[in-house]
Amino acid sequence: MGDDITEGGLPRAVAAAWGLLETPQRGPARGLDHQRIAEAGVEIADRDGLAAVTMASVARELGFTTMSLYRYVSSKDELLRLMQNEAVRFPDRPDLPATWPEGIKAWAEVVRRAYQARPWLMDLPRDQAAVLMPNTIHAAELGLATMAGLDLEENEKIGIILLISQHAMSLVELERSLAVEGGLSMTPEGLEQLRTVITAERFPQFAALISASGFAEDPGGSADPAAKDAVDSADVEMEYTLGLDLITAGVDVLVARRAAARG
Amino acid sequence: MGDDITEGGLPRAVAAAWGLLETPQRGPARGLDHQRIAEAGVEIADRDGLAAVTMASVARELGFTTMSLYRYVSSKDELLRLMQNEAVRFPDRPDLPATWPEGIKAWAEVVRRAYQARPWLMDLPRDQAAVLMPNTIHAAELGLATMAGLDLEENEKIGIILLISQHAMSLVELERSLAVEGGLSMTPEGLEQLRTVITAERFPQFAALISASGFAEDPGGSADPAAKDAVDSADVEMEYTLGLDLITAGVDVLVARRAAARG
DNA sequence: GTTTATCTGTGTATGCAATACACTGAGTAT
DNA sequence: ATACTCAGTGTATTGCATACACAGATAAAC
Repeated sequence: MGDDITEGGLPRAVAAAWGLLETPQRGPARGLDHQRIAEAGVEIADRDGLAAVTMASVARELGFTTMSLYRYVSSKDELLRLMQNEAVRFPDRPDLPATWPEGIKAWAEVVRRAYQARPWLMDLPRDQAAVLMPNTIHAAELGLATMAGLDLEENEKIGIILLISQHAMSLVELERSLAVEGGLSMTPEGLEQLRTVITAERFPQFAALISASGFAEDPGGSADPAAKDAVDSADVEMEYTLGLDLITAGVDVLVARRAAARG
Repeated sequence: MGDDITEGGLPRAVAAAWGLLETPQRGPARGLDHQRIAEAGVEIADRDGLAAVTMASVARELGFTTMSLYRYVSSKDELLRLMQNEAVRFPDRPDLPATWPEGIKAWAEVVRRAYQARPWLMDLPRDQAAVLMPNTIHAAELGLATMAGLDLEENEKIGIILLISQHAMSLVELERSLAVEGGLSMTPEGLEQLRTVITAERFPQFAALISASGFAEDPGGSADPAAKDAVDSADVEMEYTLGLDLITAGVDVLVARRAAARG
């Protein structure tokens, strides 16, 4: 029936995205294709959020009935996978610096912007097939290209790509938490309540953090909410840059160690 | 009504987990509490998977009716948040080495094992409130403690914690992809199909990877499936260690640079 | 001690979303 | 021509979250 895996062993969404699914020959011409369906889904998610993406809404967007979509995708899950691939499309030739580490940092920035532009990407079910999708491969390819000059194993480079993209995503996630009301940016009362339970005795390390940052500044203090938000935002930026710097510095150390070992 | 946010401005799950929700005084005694509900949910997720966690199944597990849960949690989402907190419980005193970088690596290992033990944690909706939950704070506290000797800003340490835990999670995720049929471990036919589209011309960097690793070794080659799986597994282990090493090396560089600057 | 407001647990009902199934008519291969 | 097959549709089912209103219990107010 609506099996999720091709006879070839590939997840259906992967095969579809690569154009590996043979199209039927006998019947009437098809009115849709995977591409248009994925685009419609992305459009709805961009406009109204991921929750608004239903089989019915996507079909309506395309002027077809709900069930017609099942001629193309075997489940909503497959639709979401196709949307993911569609949504992470990189510029074909993004003009990244060819030098290390500028190249990889620029690459990271593109990844980061992709998540910023479509936060719903982070709400998609974690997909074991995502790494095989065309645009994921393409993005990785571009990242690898910025490391062409580095004397590392290929799978080490892959590891670095993975680490960096993961980092970019998690910082966008954090950024978003700060922006949402009820997330980390809460009312003074909320902070006050937390301070009663996150005490210096129970969390000694955190005590330092609390006094160092504006995490729970004196209640009724002089800082207005706008200023607090600005601080938070700068913090995220700092964390992002820090992580990137740590990773690239680590890579430099690794490369140098290898070179020294080789003599 | 079923608002997700307390009057105090805290997400309800956060307030509940910290015991900040005042319990009603008037009526009959309550038969349940947040703790037991969260535990029941975790038990079901462990046993039958996250999809099996429904308001009905959790209630049944506790011997109550579905609707009774709504006296304690305002939505399923809140239940999931409580489950997350319950599931990431660290040992109270995990006996981590007090030295750098052994301490943080041991900490990372604990985080990693937590995800390995409960893969469904990675399928939970990304939660902006997770960072405020008691057990998250506790885990971070322990991580920070391993860095007590490092001369870094507190929020820099937080950034490192974030980076490392994220890394651990993503590698468990990758590990899981390899294990699942239809994920990355596919049939020879699947690999063969992919090789027809991931060509050296379109993806020059990947070409090197393909020849270097067993990603798409000669079809009908000598390697049996078991051997291939072993390679994949070792690869993940390598990626995990690599990422950790990169980060710690980067931190060392940062610390050294600071020390030098201070003279 | 009675009264009253409040709270618990429950049963019922609603609405939404995914999706199985069977049908109609269109088009292609033989 | 004819038979096979496939596209798009309508209908029906199912699972699940959750709104709502009720009955009995209980602590606070008088």
